[in-house]
Amino acid sequence: MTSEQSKSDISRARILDAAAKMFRQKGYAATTLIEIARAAGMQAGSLYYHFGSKDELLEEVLDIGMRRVHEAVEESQERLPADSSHRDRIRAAVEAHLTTLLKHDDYTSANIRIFGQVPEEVQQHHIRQRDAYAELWRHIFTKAQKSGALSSDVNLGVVRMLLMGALNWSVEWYRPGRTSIQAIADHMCLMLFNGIGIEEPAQSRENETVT
Amino acid sequence: MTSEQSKSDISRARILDAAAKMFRQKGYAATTLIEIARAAGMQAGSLYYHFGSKDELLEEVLDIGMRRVHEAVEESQERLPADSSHRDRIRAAVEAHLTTLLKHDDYTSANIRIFGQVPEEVQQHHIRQRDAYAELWRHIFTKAQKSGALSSDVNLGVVRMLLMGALNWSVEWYRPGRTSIQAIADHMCLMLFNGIGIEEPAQSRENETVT
DNA sequence: ACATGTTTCGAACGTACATTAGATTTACGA
DNA sequence: TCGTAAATCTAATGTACGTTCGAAACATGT
Repeated sequence: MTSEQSKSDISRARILDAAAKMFRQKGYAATTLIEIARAAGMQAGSLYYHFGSKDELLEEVLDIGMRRVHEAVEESQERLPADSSHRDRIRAAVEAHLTTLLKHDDYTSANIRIFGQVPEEVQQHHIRQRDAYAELWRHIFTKAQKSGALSSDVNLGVVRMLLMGALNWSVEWYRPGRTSIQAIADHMCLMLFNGIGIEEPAQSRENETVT
Repeated sequence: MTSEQSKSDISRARILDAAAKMFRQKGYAATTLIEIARAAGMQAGSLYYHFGSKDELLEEVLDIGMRRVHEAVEESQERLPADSSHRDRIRAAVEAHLTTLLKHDDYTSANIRIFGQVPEEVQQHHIRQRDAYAELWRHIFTKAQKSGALSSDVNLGVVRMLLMGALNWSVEWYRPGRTSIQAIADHMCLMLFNGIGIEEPAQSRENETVT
């Protein structure tokens, strides 16, 4: 164990990378240890030197994914000037979340894509972690609303879930090269803060026929 | 075959219902034919009287799910008065999509949840159908933008994907009883058209007491 | 060069699953 | 009541997969 990175650490990382990538692509159940091992350059049996089971490997992938996006958003807030506006804070959080999701990070996108279909027992082990991340967002939004930057009539919980959905769903359609991540974040913030509807001054009521 | 519904049809429907429900819950690969059969009140082998393979069963579930939401949104548009505003048209589409997703329909939510992790060959068979649905939305949005109801500066494609994401993600968090489907649709439309940011005319900086 | 610990291999095991096919039961018209 | 077709059952088959374990290969300090 001379170098900083032992051989074991390197292999472990390769296995995790491969697992995250394939879990994201095909889901957990459909991904075989044989595939993961091949992608990591070894035999299936060798995985057990590093991980106790397929489930354990899954749990580590999920954990890393959630930790990364959590840390990214947290740091985005800490990096802001202390007197930043609430809009800027939310914008920074949106950018951090989206960038983590779409830039290299198979771990976070794997977590988002497969979590709902993972064995229930595994889900239980990660609920606390997910709640903590949700709490981070709740905090940002609540502060913004209390200070008057966000409308006080809206159900912030619903807004937050809609926002997270809009962002998370990007893993299903985003492909590098077409639209930039920044452009997506900008559109999201524009919608969130201002909407994209045009007020028609002549016909100021938009509420005939409510069905 | 006396009645309108032959026994075969009834069994077939029960199998499909069970399959949609479990695919939605656990994903495709993790769902076994034994479970589906049990939920449908029969033995695994009996499924093959109705379906040629597990894949074939999957494809029918996916097809039904997409067809239902497509028809729902289409009918929502046809039901509107001919002179309806573009906002009302979009609002009706949002409500139709969301209601289909969250009200009883395991087929549509199964489609949305598992499509990205289904065997690639199966995906190919449904791309056309998905494109057709996307086209329906694109049409609604394009008309609205051209007529001036939506800002002309925005990338409508991005907005549409963000919107679909916000709606689709609701299958991951919505639980009947808490927030009504209508409330979710209302919040979505509010965000889309007006946003929830507050303009602060007097004090254009909204940055006291941060942290 | 040797010895010891680390990492990977390779083959084998057990199991769970999709699928098949013949036997059995059910429904129903004659 | 009987006969036939529809629908389901039951048991068997093959296979793919997660997992195990002892042997082999590799690395490293002495």
